[in-house]
Amino acid sequence: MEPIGFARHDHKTCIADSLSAVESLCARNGLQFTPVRRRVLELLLQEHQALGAYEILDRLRDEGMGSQPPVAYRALDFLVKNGFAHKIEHLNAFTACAHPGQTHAPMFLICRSCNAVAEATAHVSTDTLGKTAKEQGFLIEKAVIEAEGLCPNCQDMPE
Amino acid sequence: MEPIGFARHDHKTCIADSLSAVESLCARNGLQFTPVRRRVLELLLQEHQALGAYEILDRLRDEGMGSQPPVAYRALDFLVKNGFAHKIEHLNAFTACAHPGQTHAPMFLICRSCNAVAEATAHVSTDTLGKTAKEQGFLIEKAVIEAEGLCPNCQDMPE
DNA sequence: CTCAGGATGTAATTATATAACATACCGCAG
DNA sequence: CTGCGGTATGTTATATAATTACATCCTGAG
Repeated sequence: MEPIGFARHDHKTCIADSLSAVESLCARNGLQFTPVRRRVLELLLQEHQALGAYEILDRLRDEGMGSQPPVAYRALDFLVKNGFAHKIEHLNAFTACAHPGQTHAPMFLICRSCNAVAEATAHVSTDTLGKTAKEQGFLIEKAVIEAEGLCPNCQDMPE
Repeated sequence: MEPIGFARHDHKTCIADSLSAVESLCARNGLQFTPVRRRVLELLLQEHQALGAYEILDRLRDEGMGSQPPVAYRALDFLVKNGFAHKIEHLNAFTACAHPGQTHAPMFLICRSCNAVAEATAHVSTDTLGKTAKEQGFLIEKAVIEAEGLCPNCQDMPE
């Protein structure tokens, strides 16, 4: 469960692998991996970058797959609910999950210059968040952990 | 710099203390703590709970202090920029800062039942977030750390 | 067949946030 | 005191994000 990070990698394979993983997960769990849902996931996988619901909707419309907001939001809800994608709250945008099928507390590093998004796994229970929650008797159900800044590639740029 | 948390405390004093702290900080730093800005901070302090921009705007309007969105957003921007308040991204809402004046990476525990919000200080650099960023050469400029769940008081409730 | 559930199509609306421009206030240089 | 520059506020309009509500379609169990 390595973070994909900002390193180069074989992106074709990366997309294909994720898709087939999700496909078999759906089959196993009786979930319908319909054309719209599949296409939205493909769009998210194509860039390691967050896409807004309306950007996705625009592309769907171009391809004749539905033109109203609920089409995009429903597909995104499906993907998020089942752990195939995540919402980046700070951007009101969505990104494909790097580790579909594995329950995990995701954590994101978001480059404000190139908009790349890297996903890694947080250790909620041992981090300050978990410790504080424990101290206070707070029961964590969901954690949002997002960092904005500059990725290695963009730190070198003049601007 | 203790988290205020979900414990009982003397809320009158808590409000007054925060207000006077912000007041003197503004004086010292040449910032204008105008009536609207002060009132918005008071509204946020009144509840240890996040308020949406439009809820704040409604109250301002009731009090005759401006009725258009920019009035609320500008005051909130001022408070957030100077560290007197924070935005809870997960809720698109705002809350008063528990430690005004001290630079810190805030962390929030949000009760989904009673909507109380507790603020604590994260140790970004030593948590998984900071470690991962370091490993990947990512430069963190801002971190959003928010946990949603049930506060001690609400865990006992049947529903 | 038929009907119950899930999925999609579509129109309208609500919620959140910003852009753009006009006006008012305030300290200070002349 | 006057006029100027900067900051804050007022106001209109608009952009962006998300949801509600309802109609339609498809599929599989009875």
